[in-house]
Amino acid sequence: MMPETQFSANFPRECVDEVKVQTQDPFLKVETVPLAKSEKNPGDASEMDEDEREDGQDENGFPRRRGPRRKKMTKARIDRVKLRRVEANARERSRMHGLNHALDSLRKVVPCYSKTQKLSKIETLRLAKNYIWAMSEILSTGKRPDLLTFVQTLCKGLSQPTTNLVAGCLQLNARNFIADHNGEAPFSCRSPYDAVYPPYHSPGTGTPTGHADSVKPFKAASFGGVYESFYDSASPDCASPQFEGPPSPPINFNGIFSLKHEDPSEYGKACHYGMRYCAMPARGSLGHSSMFRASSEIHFPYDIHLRSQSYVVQEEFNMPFHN
DNA sequence: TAGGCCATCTGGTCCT
DNA sequence: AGGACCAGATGGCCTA
Repeated sequence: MMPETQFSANFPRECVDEVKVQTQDPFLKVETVPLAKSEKNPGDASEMDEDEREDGQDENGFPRRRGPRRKKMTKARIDRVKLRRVEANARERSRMHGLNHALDSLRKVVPCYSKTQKLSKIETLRLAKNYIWAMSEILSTGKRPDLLTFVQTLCKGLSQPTTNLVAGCLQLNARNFIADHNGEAPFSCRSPYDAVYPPYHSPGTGTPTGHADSVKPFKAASFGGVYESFYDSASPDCASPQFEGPPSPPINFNGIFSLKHEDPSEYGKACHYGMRYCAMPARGSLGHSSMFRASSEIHFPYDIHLRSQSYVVQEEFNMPFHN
């Protein structure tokens, strides 16, 4: 919803002068910034250009600026400056909308997505960073952290409300989590996976639409099952023979994550991003893991193409985080 | 009511 | 010249 006093992209150009008065009145600044007066306050530009003055001062008595001589502000030029400003505003709005759209996409792929309680921009970025960090740690160490550690990593640097939200999305006992998060009390669950309740029943345990040939259902329907299945396959000593098909992790190596709603046909366009794991030794169990499928033209673990496989499975993985 | 978040406008800078 | 990007300013909305 656009405020009445602001321009829209298709605002009639002949109305610019009138609206300029109604809006935030940027020309008020001009009085304290005399150097840019002719640009910012073209309406006041006198017919006599500063270059035509002979006393070495501008119309305000300031010494005339050096540099290229300013062009005369004719009526046509003034109109053109105004028009360009309006068009620039529209582009800027469009650009910011694009940025917001990208942020919305990011919100959908980080844990804790809620349509009703959106994460703020800054919290979305922080959570995404933590998520990437957590996943990178898992991949680089090959070890599975307990759920609490995982959540704590996700919540580092997040505000208390967002921490609560993430904990809530993870269906943790928020009190236990937050106490421990602050280092004041130990986490008391029997098992970190037991902290998740009620069990998550994946709607995708049947046949994922459009990916039935490449994606197999998770062996467990609960979130713990999803979580564990990920680790079972990612862990060097837990390669499960039960998983022969992808499910792939919620990680896309062509930029780490795939977008849930991104057109799969677009995936190939991003394939030039190869996630480099130079510090990670090649682990056979990872290399033939059901969770990771390297394309034939690449050399695991340095380049992996997973987009089409991670597309659906990541959605399932993240489902418990979302509401 | 203060503070957080957000959308928008704006001018400056850089690049093509 | 014009577009993209950026950061500062401003005002509106919402919530504790």
